[in-house]
Amino acid sequence: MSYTSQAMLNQGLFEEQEMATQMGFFTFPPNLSSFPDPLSCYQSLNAFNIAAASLAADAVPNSAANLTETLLSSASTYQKNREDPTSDFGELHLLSLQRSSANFWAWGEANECLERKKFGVDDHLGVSAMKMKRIKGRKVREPRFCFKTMSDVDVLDDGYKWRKYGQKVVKNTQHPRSYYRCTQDNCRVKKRVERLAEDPRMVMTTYEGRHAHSPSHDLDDS
DNA sequence: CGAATTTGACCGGCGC
DNA sequence: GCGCCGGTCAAATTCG
Repeated sequence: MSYTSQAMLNQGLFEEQEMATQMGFFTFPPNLSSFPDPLSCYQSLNAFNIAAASLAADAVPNSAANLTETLLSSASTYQKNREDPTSDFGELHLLSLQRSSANFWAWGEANECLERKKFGVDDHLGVSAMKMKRIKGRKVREPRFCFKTMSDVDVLDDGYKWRKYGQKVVKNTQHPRSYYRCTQDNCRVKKRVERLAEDPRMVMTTYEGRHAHSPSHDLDDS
């Protein structure tokens, strides 16, 4: 049984109006299609997240060209699929980020949209809306990436070290949401973990920001 | 005893 | 402007 995992990315720091055109769909690494176990899936996703994060032009100008090319080509593929009525991707333009005057999570929309397309339940991926920041008076967003995974463990090992800094129960959920920050200095990446109310076997993991370092180096290098 | 977690307070954005 | 709600802070507490 084959399935398609998709992730939608954004470039992180860009103006709101440009968001729609700069977003694209990336088909997920093929090795995920076997979906061997939640952990390796999780790690692959996280690695992907890092690649996505590096798309921010202001973060890595050196490699931006290559990554931008990838992004644009994916966006073009997405566009084609969208115009093709037989394509499964046709209506997967989810996340009306343009009208995101609100500072809220859109993964509700993402889930809704994905489930409407009748994807499997184990391998959903989606990207949420992002919190707005103001830089030079312009509204920009931090890159975020979220997905859900079938797992008994709430916090899966992704090669980074995390310190918990908060926990909150959110409305209409019976499971608390946990907030973590990357322990590395000068790295402001955050992640949150939440067990889904509709299916407690699943864990939603969200990353926000870009790591300023490589994973699994708990000791400082050079 | 220092580090990590817990947990209620605090705060700012958004809707009414 | 006020209150709700989600996110963060930080003091207390637990952990190793």
